[in-house]
Amino acid sequence: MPITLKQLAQKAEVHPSTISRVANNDPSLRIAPDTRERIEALLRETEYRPNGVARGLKLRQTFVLAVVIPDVTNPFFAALFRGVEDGALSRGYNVLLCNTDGSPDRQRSHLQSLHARRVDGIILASSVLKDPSVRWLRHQRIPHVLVNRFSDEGQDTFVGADDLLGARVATRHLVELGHRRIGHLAGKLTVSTGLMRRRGCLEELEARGLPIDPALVVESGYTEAGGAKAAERILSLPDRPTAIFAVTDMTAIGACTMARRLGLRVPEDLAIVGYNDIPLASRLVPGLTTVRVPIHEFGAAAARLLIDQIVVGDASRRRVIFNPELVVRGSTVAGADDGPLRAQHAAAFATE
Amino acid sequence: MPITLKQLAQKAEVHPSTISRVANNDPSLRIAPDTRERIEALLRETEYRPNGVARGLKLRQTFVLAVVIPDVTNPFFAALFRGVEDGALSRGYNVLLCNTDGSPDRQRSHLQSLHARRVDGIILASSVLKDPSVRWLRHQRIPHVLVNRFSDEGQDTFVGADDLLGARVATRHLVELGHRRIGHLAGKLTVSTGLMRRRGCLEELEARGLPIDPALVVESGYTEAGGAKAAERILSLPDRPTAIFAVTDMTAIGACTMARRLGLRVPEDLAIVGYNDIPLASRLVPGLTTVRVPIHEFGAAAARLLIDQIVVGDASRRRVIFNPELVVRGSTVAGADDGPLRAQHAAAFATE
DNA sequence: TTGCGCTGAACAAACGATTGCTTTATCGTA
DNA sequence: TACGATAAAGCAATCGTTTGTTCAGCGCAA
Repeated sequence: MPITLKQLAQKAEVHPSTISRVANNDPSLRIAPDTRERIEALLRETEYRPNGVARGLKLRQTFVLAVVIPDVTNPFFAALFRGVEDGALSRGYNVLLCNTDGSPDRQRSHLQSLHARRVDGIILASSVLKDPSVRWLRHQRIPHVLVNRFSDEGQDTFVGADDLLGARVATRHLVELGHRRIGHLAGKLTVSTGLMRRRGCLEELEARGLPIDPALVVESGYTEAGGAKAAERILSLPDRPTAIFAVTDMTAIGACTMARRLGLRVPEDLAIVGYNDIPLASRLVPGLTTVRVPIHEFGAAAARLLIDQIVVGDASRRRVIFNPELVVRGSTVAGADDGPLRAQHAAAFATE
Repeated sequence: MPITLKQLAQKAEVHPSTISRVANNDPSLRIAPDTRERIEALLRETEYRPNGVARGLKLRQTFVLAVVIPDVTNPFFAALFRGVEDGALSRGYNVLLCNTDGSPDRQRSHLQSLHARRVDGIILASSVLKDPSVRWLRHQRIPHVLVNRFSDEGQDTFVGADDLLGARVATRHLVELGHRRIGHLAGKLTVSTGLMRRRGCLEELEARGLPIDPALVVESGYTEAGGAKAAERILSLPDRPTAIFAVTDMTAIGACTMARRLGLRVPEDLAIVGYNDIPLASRLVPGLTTVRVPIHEFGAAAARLLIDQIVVGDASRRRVIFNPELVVRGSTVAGADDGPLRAQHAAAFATE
């Protein structure tokens, strides 16, 4: 068992509180230089580290954050987590990771357990619109930040990208390539990303004077399998689209696979655009045209906002919105892959 | 602030300990049926959850585990983490995640911080041979399990695959395809996976009566960039190999990219085998032939072993070794990709 | 009536650290 | 000589639970 303050106090023949004051550099009380030195030496040689649990009880602060996401094996969320950890570590926080697999029940039970553990704050990337769990967080006054997806507009501190704009840029790209029948795999309309990207897509079509065919807009969920299934539906239509904008890269990948199974060539017969620019997107053949968002930055910014919220103790809602950026690859423009791929490898070498 | 035992006690006009006994179903003391019922009703309506920090202090157990890995954005470690979480959650544990980026210093500092937080146990997937951090864990008697990589043979509870066998199988595959000059990207020889897979590779070559050219065996590290760099070295030799066995899939991917940059076709000019079968491996074009290990199972088994170690309190070392399995794809056999890919998609549909 | 056994619940001591408030020296000064 | 200021360190309460021990009250038998 690690050494305690009381044991140290016995060794040094002083009161535990004195040790605590030296260890914490307590400015409210001065310590005689010689005892201070004696105690500091003792602290060093015993490698004393205060019991974090006891400390947490007394200080009512655990220096633990939690990240709640659907699934860390999805590269998007893995990158997000790294951002959070990188942002939190320098401020002395460790980070718990909870996967919900998209289940509201699992999310709720995770949140309750985290609350019972008295984590200092929660970063939630799995919320749906009007999420009861999010309202519960607000009601319990648990410091929290929503990432990527918001729940009730403007009610919580939020970090994300401008999904409306990103969807418009993606759709515009397809329109400018000459596509007139454009399908959309819309995720879920109970999720802000699904709703906003769909809205952006439709707005852009309308702005360009293109007709909107409701049959070409289908909910797909966010999994690869969901994307494939949804793509199958709209690609089996008598008048199938020549392009698809998918709500995420994973959904787009499902669509790509399905297109191939149906004997369609990408991009010649079907152009596909994804969203997020996960690492996998540039690896596919052809590369996936997509909307890049700064995933790692999402996490780091969320951690910063959360910790600010914790230390200041205010519940003022803040919003950090990044600008998305179109990345053109071979899934929309044949031959577009060469340039970017080379550049990427050069960068990889440079960092080693 | 959440309600405390003391506040509940006031409401119910009983002593806090009585509430605690009801909440915990304490068998050591019997409670009158009517008070029990009264208190249980109160517990339900206030949604009382004991303060985990206070509980942790008193019980000397936090129900928190930690996973220490190089980088969760590496799909191998993301899958590993999921395994751990899935194994731990059902037993009431939450899991902290720490990324080391392969730095021994970061690893050490994480470990110390975790110890100060009194996590109940640590799963370490980033250890090197003769790792001082691992010895420190042993010395502090911190329950721990090493995963995938071991440190000092047999000294710690370990979950992994038979790397020697896996490497032999991979090498045998190349030999049976007729390759006689086989290169090996060996990771790092300070890491058990690097050492064992290299040994397996060389043993198999020797068993098959093939000459071993030391110039064809180079340390590559475990990154994609490292794999590319190492591949460049052996592919620039006057008498270059016709096949490469890489210590991991990521390393193999780097080698693939480098091969293409050097104008070599895979598999016609250069066959490549990786290790682990990360999800990405089946997505590449051509698909990557690799040695599959049950990554998720690694994590789940590690969590089980760790929790057993914690609850029983014994430090008996156990070893769980899974059998690796060769997966043949297009990076060694032209045209091998069709079958497996179709099968995979069928499975994906089935699960939705 | 005294005393014993039993039930049901209160008491109190931890767990290990933090921190406002005393207390004890020590010294300077009136 | 005495008194107050000040420096240095001890005291003790507290954070919220858990749990071994004690205690009050009651019924019953001697």
